[in-house]
Amino acid sequence: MKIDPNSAADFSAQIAKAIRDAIISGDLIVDDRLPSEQELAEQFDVSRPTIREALKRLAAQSLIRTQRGAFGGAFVRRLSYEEARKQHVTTSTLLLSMNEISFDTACQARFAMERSCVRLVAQNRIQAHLDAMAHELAVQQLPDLSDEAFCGSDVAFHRALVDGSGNPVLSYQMAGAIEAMQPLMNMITFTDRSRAEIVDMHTALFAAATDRDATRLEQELIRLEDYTLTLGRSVFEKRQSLRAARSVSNERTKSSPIISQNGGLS
Amino acid sequence: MKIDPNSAADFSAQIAKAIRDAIISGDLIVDDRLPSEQELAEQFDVSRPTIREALKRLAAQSLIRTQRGAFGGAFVRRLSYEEARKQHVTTSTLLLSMNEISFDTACQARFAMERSCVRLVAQNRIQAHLDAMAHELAVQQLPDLSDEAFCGSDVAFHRALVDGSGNPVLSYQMAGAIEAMQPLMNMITFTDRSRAEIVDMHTALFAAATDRDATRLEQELIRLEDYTLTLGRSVFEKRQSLRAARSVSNERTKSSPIISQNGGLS
DNA sequence: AGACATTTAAATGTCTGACAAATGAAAAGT
DNA sequence: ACTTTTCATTTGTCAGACATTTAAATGTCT
Repeated sequence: MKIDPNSAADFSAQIAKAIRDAIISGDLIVDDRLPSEQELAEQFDVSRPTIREALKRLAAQSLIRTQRGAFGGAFVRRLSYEEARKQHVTTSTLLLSMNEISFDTACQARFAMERSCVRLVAQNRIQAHLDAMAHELAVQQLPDLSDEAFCGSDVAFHRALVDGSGNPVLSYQMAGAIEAMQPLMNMITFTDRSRAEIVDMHTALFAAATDRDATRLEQELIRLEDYTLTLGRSVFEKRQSLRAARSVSNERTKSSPIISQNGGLS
Repeated sequence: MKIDPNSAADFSAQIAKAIRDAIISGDLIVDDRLPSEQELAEQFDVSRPTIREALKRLAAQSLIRTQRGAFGGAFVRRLSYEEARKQHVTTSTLLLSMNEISFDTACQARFAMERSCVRLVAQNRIQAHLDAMAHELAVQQLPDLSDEAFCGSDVAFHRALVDGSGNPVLSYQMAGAIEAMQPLMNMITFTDRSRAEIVDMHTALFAAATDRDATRLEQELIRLEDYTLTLGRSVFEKRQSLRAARSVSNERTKSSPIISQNGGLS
C-alpha cells in the first residue's frame, strides 16, 4: 500500500484520504466492512494507533461507523440528509463566525437562496408544510415567548417554507443559509426588531404559500430582506455612535462581548 | 472535567464534542492554543492516545491545526472559504452518491440555486469574471478536449458565473450545488450531449453577464436546465429499454458499473 | 556587544504490548 | 428443538517508550 513517508501530511491523514477516496470513487460502498484495524495496520505498514487515528478522522465526517465485538469493525456509513444537514450547518456557522463577513453580505446570500425556492414551493407545498408554518406562526404570537424561542421558531418557519419545495436536496442546501445565518442575524437584530412586523410578514408568506402564489412569495421575501437589512444597518449605526462616544475613555471593545476567552476548557 | 463513562459515545467523541462546543461558543477563538496532549489527558482523565483520537476528529473538520516542536501544539484554525467549500462539496457529493436521488431532483435543485445568483451577477460582475468565463468558453471549443476536461471546464465556467455575484458567502453555498452535482450530471449525460449546444448556451450566458441582463441570464439558465433534464430523461429511457431487453438473461445490473467493489483497499 | 553555533526542553508523531469490554457464532447441554 | 455456555474476534483504552521537530536559552567567538 502506498503511503509516502516523505509527505508533509501525517500517516493518519494520508490513510484517511486513501480510504475516503475509495469510498467516494465507489470502491467501497454503503455497508461494506473495512478490514480490521490489525489488518489495516499490516496493509499500510503502520501501527494500530495510527490506523485508529485515521478511522477517527473518517468517523468525524460520518463516513464510517464502528461496531465492537466479533464480526464488528468499521463499516461504510450511509450519509443521511439529517447528518449532512448538521455538518453543513456546523461548517457554515463556523465559516461565518471566524471570518469577518458583513451583515449585508450574509443577508443578501441568505435571501437570494431562499427566494430560489419560491417556484417549487408554490408548485409542491402540501398541507403538512402549511400546518408546520401555521404552528410556528402561532408560537411566534405567544405573549411570554423568550427571545431564544422566537428565534428558534423563526428558523423552523423558514425551514418549513423551503421544505415546501418538495425537493430534499434543495432543503439540505438551504440549511446552510437559513439555519446558520438566521441565528446570527437574530443575535444582531433581536434587540430592535418588532415581533409584530415579522409575524405580519410571516403571515403574508403563509398566505402566499397557501395560494401557491410564487410571485407574492418572492415579493414578501424581498420585503423581509429589506426590513432585515434596514434593521441591521440601524443597529450598526447605533453601535458606531456609541463606540465613538466612549472611544476616548475605553479603547478595546471591538470584539463581541459574547466571547469569554478563558483559554482553558474547564 | 465532565466526560461520562456511561455515555454511549466513545471518550474521544465526547472530548471532541466538548472542544468543538468551546470553539463554536467562542470560548476558544482563532489561533488560541489548546493545552498540550499531556495536559488534556490529565484534564479529561484519559490516556494520551484517546486525546489524540479526539484531536484527529477535530483536525478532520479543519477546526484545529497542529504544530510540532517546543511551543507547538494544537491551535484553533480559521476556517477559510476554500476549506469550507471543499468540505461542503465532499459532503454533498457523498450525500448524492449514497442516497437514491432522481436525476430530476438533483437537476431542479442545482438550477434553482444557480438562478438565485442572476440578479447579483448582473449587478456585481467585474471584468475578471467575464475573462474567466471567456477562457473556459475557449477551452470548451478545443477540438481534442477529453470528456473529463470538458466537464471540468463546465464546472469552472459556472463557478466563474456565480462568483460574479461578488458575494463570497453565496459562492460558497453554490459550491455544493454546482461542484457536487454537475460532475454527477455529466457522468450521466456525457455520452449523449452535444458540446456545440452547451457551448452555445454558455456563450449566451456570457453575453447576458456582459450586458448585465439578469432576465436573460435567468432565461438562459432555464434553457440549460430544460436541455439537461431532457437529456437525462432520454438517457434513462435508453437504459431502461436496454435493461428490459437483457433482463431475461442477466439479472443484477442495477447498480452503476462504475463501482468495482473489490472490498479490499490494495 | 553582537553574531553565530550549540544545547536543551517541550511538544507532537509513532510504535509496542497489553488488557477490558462487547458481540455474535459455535459448541455444549437440556 | 431450544437454551445456555464458551470462545474467538474486534474495537476501546491504557501505559510507557522512542523519534522528530522546533524555538528558546545558552555558550562561544569575533
